[in-house]
Amino acid sequence: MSEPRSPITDPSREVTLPDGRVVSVAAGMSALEIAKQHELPRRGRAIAARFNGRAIDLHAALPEAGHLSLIYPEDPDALEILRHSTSHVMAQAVKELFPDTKIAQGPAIEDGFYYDFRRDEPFTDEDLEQIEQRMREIVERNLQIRRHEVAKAVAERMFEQEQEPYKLYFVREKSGPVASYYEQGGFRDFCRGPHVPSTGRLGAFKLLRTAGAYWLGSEQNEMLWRIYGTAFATEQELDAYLQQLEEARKRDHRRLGKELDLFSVQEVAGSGLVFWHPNGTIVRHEIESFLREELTRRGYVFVTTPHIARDQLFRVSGHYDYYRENMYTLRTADDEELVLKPMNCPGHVMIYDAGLRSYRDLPIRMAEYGTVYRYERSGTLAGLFRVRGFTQDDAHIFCRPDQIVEEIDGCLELVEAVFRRFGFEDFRFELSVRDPGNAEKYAGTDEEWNAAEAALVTALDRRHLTYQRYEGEAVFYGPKIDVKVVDAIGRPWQLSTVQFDFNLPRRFDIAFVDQDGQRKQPYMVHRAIYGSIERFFGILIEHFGGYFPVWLAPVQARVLPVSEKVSEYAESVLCRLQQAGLRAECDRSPDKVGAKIRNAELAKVPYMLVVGPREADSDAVSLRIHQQGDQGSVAVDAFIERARSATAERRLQP
RNA sequence: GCCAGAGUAGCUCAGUGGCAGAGCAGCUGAUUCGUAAUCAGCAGGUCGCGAGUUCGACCCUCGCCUCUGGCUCCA
Repeated sequence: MSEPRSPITDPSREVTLPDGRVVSVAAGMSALEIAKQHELPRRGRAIAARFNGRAIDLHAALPEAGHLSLIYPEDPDALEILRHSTSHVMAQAVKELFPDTKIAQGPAIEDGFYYDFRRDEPFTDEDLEQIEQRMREIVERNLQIRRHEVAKAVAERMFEQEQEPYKLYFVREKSGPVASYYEQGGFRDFCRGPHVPSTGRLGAFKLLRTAGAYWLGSEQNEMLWRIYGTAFATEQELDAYLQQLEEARKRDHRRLGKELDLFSVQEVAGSGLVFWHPNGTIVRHEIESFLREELTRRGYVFVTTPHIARDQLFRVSGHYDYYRENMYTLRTADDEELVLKPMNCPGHVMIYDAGLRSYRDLPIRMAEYGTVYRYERSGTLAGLFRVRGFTQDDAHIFCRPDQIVEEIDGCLELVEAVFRRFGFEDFRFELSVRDPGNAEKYAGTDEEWNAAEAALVTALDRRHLTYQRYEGEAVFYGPKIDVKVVDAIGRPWQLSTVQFDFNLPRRFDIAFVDQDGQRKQPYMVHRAIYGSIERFFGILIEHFGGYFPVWLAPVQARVLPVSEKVSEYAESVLCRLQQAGLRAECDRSPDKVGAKIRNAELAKVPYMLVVGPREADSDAVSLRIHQQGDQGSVAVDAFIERARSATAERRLQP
């Protein structure tokens, strides 16, 4: 019988280097030592190593044979390490400046890092500056960051002595028999790592804001103070990120919504309820008309359902039990309870069920711009992105089992066709399927789920779409595909969703009569393209930065007379534009052209038509396009043709 | 809901325990002008709402409303 291999009996191991060399190294040698010995290129710049696919410290000894490579600051997975280490430096700075502070946790997150602290006073902006300053000093000190591994009990004693109750909690809850902690200049943090080898390797960082955060994210727990920051490999990347934040701020739909007079939210009326001004309403109508045309072309039918209904409807659907906290209810004079609809699905099922359906009637693609009201907690409301009253471009497809692939395919085709028209090119598809280990929590039979999941996959494959698959992420009533769309400044937004629903057909016991005369249950697919019109409108404002394409622009053209001497001609041009169906207006102010142009540019009007005596003599306009400038003289009819086609074809460019 | 910050003219924002301020927008007048701001004058306010402290509160205290950023993405 052979002994299990141990470092003593097996003092060396084979390691494959990035250049393909296979070398034998002594047990206990660290990644950095191996890199030095075998003269790996740029080893001085490396911040960590990757061993058998896992990121490890440069000082970590290799536990077994395998593949070793170095991680450089510019590598994609370096960012997480840089940010995590920067968060430790921030915690050290806070402990140095405010020794009574207790540290909780400080991970790297999507675009930066945070650290949660407990202390009596909140952090002020001045504190933040001071902390950042101290962090730079710690970087300057270039402290060694070292990993230590100790028995769990030792770690517990250590954090107990340091009076760090949150760290103690993590050691107790999360540590195996061996706990790892990191130490730099006397600052210790229970942490998995990996980290950069010394604080001097950090530098391009900035603290961004403070926030309250519940301990472990639970409202039952005390609130800690969180500091958010971000870090990058280089100052240039940090600057670029900060500039991107600035760009996003300039495009903020709340700001542009006010500047362009698109919508408002009124304090007296209540929060989360949107008032659409004339300009915003034009854009909204155009967005809706466009999709309505696309749906009509694809065989959808339109319905309209009531905003309120007896509680009974939502008891049958199950919403009354599962969705109650979000529902508004009303009580009538004769003590009847009515519910303000939070979803359109039950209404559509009502219409489906209003008659006997034959297999020949299917599929039925039933669409509605359905306005729903949902109570959302005040703290979650945000501009148009999260509101309490909103309109869904909702549709439900009722179909036979043999039609599901075709229907899903149709939904995916529609998604791309619609968003490409707005200039979105980058889509991310996410497939959520059930957790096979937890079958009892789902509505619907195995057979139904298998067919539905297969249909989603088949449709995705047929359209050659790449997608992420999420096991166990499906909601209880059916599998789904969510679609994220990336906007002009690279931000992904979850918009469309295509979901099977095995719950409602059963609850309402809807059916169709099949070829064989049997009553059978149809498949029901819930799908939305824009999702919420309000939210999508907000996204569009930010996507275009307020510069709507001609077909969406509230005012498409503004006539700018050079002086009152040509006001008669200006009015005649305006009249012809309006007769041609264009949304146009005339600047009748006594301003000079320069001012008129400036005002039109600020109002983001796509076409500016400067008219003076020269144009009046030649039945022309001098065309200026926003953000582009003077385009020269154009005959009025030619301009009208151009503007009409840009509108009719829904072109992105004026 | 909870934490922090904020709320002053239509908009963007100064300001102080003792008469409320600017720029832009608006109105009036002059200017009639060629591709991102013509000049002058006038008007504009329950300083988010409600209490309290004070001789006196926009300012200090408390409550409420609204907005903004957040509220477990490996210890």
